[in-house]
Amino acid sequence: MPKDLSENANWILSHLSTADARLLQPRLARVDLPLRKPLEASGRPIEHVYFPESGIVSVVANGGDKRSIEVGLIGREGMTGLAVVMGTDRSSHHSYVQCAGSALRMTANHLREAMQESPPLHQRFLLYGHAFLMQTGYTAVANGRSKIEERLARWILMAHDRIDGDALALTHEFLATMLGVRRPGVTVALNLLEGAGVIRAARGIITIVDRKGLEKLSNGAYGVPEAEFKRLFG
Amino acid sequence: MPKDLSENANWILSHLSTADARLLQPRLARVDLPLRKPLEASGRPIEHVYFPESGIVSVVANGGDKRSIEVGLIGREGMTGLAVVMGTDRSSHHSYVQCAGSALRMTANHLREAMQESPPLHQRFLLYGHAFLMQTGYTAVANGRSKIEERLARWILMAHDRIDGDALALTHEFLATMLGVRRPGVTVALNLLEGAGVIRAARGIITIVDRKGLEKLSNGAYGVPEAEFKRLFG
DNA sequence: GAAACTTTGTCCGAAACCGTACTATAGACG
DNA sequence: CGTCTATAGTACGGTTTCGGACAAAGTTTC
Repeated sequence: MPKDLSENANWILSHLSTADARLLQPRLARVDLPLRKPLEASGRPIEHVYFPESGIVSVVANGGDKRSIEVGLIGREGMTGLAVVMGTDRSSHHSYVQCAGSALRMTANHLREAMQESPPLHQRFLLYGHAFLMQTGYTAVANGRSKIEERLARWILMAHDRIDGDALALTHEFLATMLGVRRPGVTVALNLLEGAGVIRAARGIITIVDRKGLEKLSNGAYGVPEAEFKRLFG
Repeated sequence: MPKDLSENANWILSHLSTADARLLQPRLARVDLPLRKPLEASGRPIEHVYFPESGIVSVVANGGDKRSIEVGLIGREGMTGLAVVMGTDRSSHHSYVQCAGSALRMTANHLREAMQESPPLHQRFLLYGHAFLMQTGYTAVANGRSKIEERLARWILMAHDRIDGDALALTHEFLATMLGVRRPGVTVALNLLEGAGVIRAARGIITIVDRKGLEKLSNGAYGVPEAEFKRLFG
């Protein structure tokens, strides 16, 4: 369906060998990613894997009652369905669309066939899997060691990396769920960041004004896995 | 060096096909895992991968100053060096021995050769990688949502899964570093667990008395990735 | 324009945890 | 046996976050 993968907005798809591109292209279909659409459900077989062209997907670990919390973000730099890449059909994480956009997708079975046919392709997906594992590890660090405003700064920066422009459409409630904190806690932290002049906040919209400043305010919570990603993918 | 992999204490090595076992066996050497020995360093190429037969390895994300925190535990159920399995030569995590023991190890290069020669072997390592990713995700959940005594209960249970017997040789200081909390916080939490009758604590030694009780006190922080592991490896 | 709804701002007391410092105890070692 | 050292227990004030409630402001609907 999609024309030329080498010019696709998704970073994994855009740097494939011509052979691998030919392998995937006929199996890929472009779909919308409407807000809150679930892409994977904990414990259920994964039907499709998605390569976002725009928008952001949240990966959430379901810790029972009200204990779920985000463990990773996926945008146009990556793909969903890592469990399939790792050789199983499901994971104990949920994935759903956090910021609307679009993606190319294929069935999990087609992905399995393609990986079997092309080890270099599998290798490329695995390399992204490594990057995602690093991201998850540093989410654990941030959750254990950083204050709300620092974690918020980290989240906003990670989201900023994955969108066009500087505006994020998000409510405090949503962010509170992602970070696993109280909603008023997010309100206060956002006001603090706005007071520092690094973002502007309107109803339902956060605008990044000063990226460097945000990084400073994240106090080290942002950066390590991003550097690792750059090392791996250039 | 090791005699018969099918009877090895390491769960990954003990269930290989005879072909895969033959492939690995000549490259494996048994080594001690002395307390605090570093097995991987952040940003440095991984030289050896280790398949623990006993003992526990901590994987730690290095969040700068005093911000490092444990993101995962590896024992006889798994292996170190996942970055190599994923196709790169290093990670931004540290790994070091938390409880002394022994392991079979091989060079990263030999591992790469073996994986190239036997896709099913690679597949098996990847499946463990998936399990480890789940573990890391739930570490992020625990760090964000659980109280110290709940995280401590989780840690003790995870360690208990990986040792023989019921005694752990650990100081409060060590546990505090792993969990990323104050040392007196660990003291208080341990006393709470001992008061509940689920452990006994002596100087430098924690003994598990009531596993079921510990699981209850972990308040949901323990169990999900362990169930996923059982599903994958039976 | 009024009503209904969503989102955001603010407040309260309480709980969890921190940083730091100091004391107590058990084991190692001379 | 007494000293030294690592480990563990305790205390105190201060910070962060919580849970819950409520009010203010923007948006949609009728």
